[in-house]
Amino acid sequence: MNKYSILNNVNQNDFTEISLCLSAETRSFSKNDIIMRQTDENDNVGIVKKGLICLISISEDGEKSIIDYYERGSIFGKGFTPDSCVNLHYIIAKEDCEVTLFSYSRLMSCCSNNCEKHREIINTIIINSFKRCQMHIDILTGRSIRRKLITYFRYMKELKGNDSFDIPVSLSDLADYLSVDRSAMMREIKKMKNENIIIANGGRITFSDI
Amino acid sequence: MNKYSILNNVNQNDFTEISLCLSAETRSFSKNDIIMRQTDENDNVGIVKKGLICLISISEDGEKSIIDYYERGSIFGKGFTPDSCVNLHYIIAKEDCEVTLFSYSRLMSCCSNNCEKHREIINTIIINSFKRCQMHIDILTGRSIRRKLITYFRYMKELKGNDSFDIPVSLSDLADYLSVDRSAMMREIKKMKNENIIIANGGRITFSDI
DNA sequence: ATAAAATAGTTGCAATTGCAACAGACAATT
DNA sequence: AATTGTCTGTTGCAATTGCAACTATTTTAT
Repeated sequence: MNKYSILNNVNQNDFTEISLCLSAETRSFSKNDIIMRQTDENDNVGIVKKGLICLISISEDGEKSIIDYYERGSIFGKGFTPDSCVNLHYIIAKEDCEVTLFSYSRLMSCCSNNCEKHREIINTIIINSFKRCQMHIDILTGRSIRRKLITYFRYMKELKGNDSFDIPVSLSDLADYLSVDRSAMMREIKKMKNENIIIANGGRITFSDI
Repeated sequence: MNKYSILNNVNQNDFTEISLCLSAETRSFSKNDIIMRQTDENDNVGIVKKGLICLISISEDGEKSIIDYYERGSIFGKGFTPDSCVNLHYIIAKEDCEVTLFSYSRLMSCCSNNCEKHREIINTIIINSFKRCQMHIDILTGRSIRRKLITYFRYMKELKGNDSFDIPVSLSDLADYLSVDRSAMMREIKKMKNENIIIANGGRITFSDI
């Protein structure tokens, strides 16, 4: 759970109320299931109740990137996924998951009726998604693998509120999130360990940052 | 003007109405003026009426990146700028500009009063900004300079609705937007010209794409 | 009108990164 | 229990990219 979590920023009663209003449906997915495809006709969005989900992008030369990953409380799906794009996008379950699904357009229009709470929730959702997107840009603009790692680690520190944290995804997937070669990233992590910039045990990182 | 322009997607009367409601103020800036700093106390946002504006980021090792650029109709400022970040952000005028300024929080709360139009406008604004953000990620995840250029050119084609288009910023600034070295980018553009993938005359590009 | 600054374009060389190909550890499947 | 697959960790080598340095051209400022 992190500060971008809807389940953190919206109280449980409001969440239940809006779920009913939107006739939301909770579904389970197994590890490696494709939850959504770009070509899907529906405009579903989902909130992660349990598990880990990734939005991945495949370029025409087959390079995979992770555009974002979603932990408990994150929202994903149509409207939160690039549409006019050059690359193919999929949302896949990295672990067995539980997801609350509902319609994006209903989420966005429901609130024209009468319910002020829903507007607040929509704002929270969109702003949070936007901030996460900007965080990713901040990371990707780093000109070297080391800079990308450091920027990522700084954000993780802030998100988790601690110098020590677990990277939520595998190191392979982290490389795809940073858009760099995995082995080159491992090499850089090793260097940073040797220079005492970080302590790293697999995906457990301690970054004191000067 | 592009498809993300507010001045395209919202009619002039509504825009005037909401401007009054928000006591918006129109100001001019000269080329190279810093329009906003991250450290500014106010929560101003602006809509570009005339000119070109860039959101730039400076990392601790002095690397400059362009996070986004804003042409007529684009919205920028607090709420559309990374806040919790590692890098310093500035909004600067790349040309002499005219900008309509108003408060972000007033924009976001004004509509709790009574006006449904405003709610639509807010949605349009946020969704458009979000889509642009996602476009940038789509570009930055490219693993080579060529892939970044091709992805950027594809988006430009779609945005401008034409195989031929002018890059809105200088080639120097494009390199900063793609987060690559300028001379390396020039080298790659030259190669792509030689391979007849693009026609390039300075910032005028023709990209037929297969 | 002239000087200064910014942009475009180029290139050699060095550093970084990506690629390929491993091995070992761990998890999942049959 | 054995096998398959995924993830971590490593390394040599090649390709790409960044850096520095320079010229030419255009734009801006004095």
